[in-house]
Amino acid sequence: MPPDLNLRISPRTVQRETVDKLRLAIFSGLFQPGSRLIESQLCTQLGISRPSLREALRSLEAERLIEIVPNRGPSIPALSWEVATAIYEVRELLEVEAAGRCALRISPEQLRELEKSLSAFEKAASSNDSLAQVMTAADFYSIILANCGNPILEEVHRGLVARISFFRGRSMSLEGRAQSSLAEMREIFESIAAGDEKAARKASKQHVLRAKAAAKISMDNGI
Amino acid sequence: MPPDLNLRISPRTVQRETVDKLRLAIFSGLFQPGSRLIESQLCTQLGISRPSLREALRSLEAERLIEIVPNRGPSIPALSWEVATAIYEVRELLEVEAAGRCALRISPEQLRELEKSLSAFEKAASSNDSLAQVMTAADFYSIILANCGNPILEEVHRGLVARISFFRGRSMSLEGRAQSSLAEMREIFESIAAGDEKAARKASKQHVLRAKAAAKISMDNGI
DNA sequence: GTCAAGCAGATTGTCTGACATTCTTGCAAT
DNA sequence: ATTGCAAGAATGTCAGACAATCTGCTTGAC
Repeated sequence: MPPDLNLRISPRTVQRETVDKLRLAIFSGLFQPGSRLIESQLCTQLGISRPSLREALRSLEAERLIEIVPNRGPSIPALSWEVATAIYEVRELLEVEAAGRCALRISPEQLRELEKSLSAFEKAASSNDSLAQVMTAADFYSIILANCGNPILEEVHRGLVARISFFRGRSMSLEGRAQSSLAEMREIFESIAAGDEKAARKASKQHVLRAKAAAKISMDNGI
Repeated sequence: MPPDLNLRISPRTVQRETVDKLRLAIFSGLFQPGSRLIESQLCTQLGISRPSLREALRSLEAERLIEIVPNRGPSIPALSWEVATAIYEVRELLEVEAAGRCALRISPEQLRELEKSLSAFEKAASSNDSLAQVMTAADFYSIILANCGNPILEEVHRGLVARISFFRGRSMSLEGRAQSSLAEMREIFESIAAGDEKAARKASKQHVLRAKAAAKISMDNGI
């Protein structure tokens, strides 16, 4: 048997398209936290039927990107600082582990990719487009997580980061946050490039802690 | 205003009932890994309509308890040892952290609950009911995770453990596994009761590693 | 004027039925 | 035995319907 060409690309279904569209809409902050989503409105806006929409909503509910209260319908959860803290703590746990492992096993090609994504963030950081900053930063982590050798670590991390996308956008717009974030990410990159596990862990931990602190500030300002 | 009695219990909807029923069915090993689920069959078996069923299936898909391939429908994923390893590794990361935190902050009442659940497992361990063993063991962890002070840690852990329920059932039936598992859990309990964070972490790590080894054996036997 | 009760509209939860598209399987032909 | 095709099965998606529930506003009582 030839080594599984795996050419079967999975067809895009309405359900999946819808999940992707809504997820992106949530990331971009299109919906106010706490606001309710009306099924009929979304159906007409997306041009799909209610059953398809409801399936998409159930997926997002399971991802904790929306909440669905029986007889009240879907809404964007208002993230409390308590929960946000908990997410940052677990994110730290996972990201530190991933960075450490990544430093030991990343391939030269992937290292170049990582460098490229760092450059992309550098460019975004000097602009004022905070959405671009969040997106390029996400690419950077994503490469690290993809090269840590543990797909589950990657999967769980992605799920958690998705849930704090709200804060990430806001704190990136903080005075000087993008620049210091860049410095932290560069240090992570250098450690990984040097294959220094301990340094990578340390830099990664530092980065998450600072991101959390920035999120706290932006939250206190924001309300 | 009285301190929010929160008496509003959320109504049981068909969708949620169905998710619970199917989840339980999967845990009990009612479906063969790799086997496909036929929507129309499930509908008649559960006495519900196809839209409701499909919503439930989307929830389970997002929990990674089933897979849905477009145009092929839902099936029980066959867990590879590679993925199982990854899950055990992340589980270790989370569970060790939780046990350590739990040792520092658990309340006397909750500690009694933990002791009770340990006794429950002890009883189950001396029987041959491996489902009861898995269930009572799950209660034990569940109390630890509920008292680690981080609801996200708890949530993520629950999701991961759900995905390896298949192995847990099989490895519990292994000769002597229930008894050694009991010994390990007792050590975790003692460490937590003593408020010894380091010991709790160590015992917890040991426990996950042994569980993983047992799962490996049962898997190699099983195929 | 404030508060409670109640009614009308809006929204969700669920079902039935339908149909095109895509897999799967068994049979026929080479 | 392998290939190709056709019938059947299963899924993806939609439209429409109706009861149960929630929401907001009006009305009425104090």
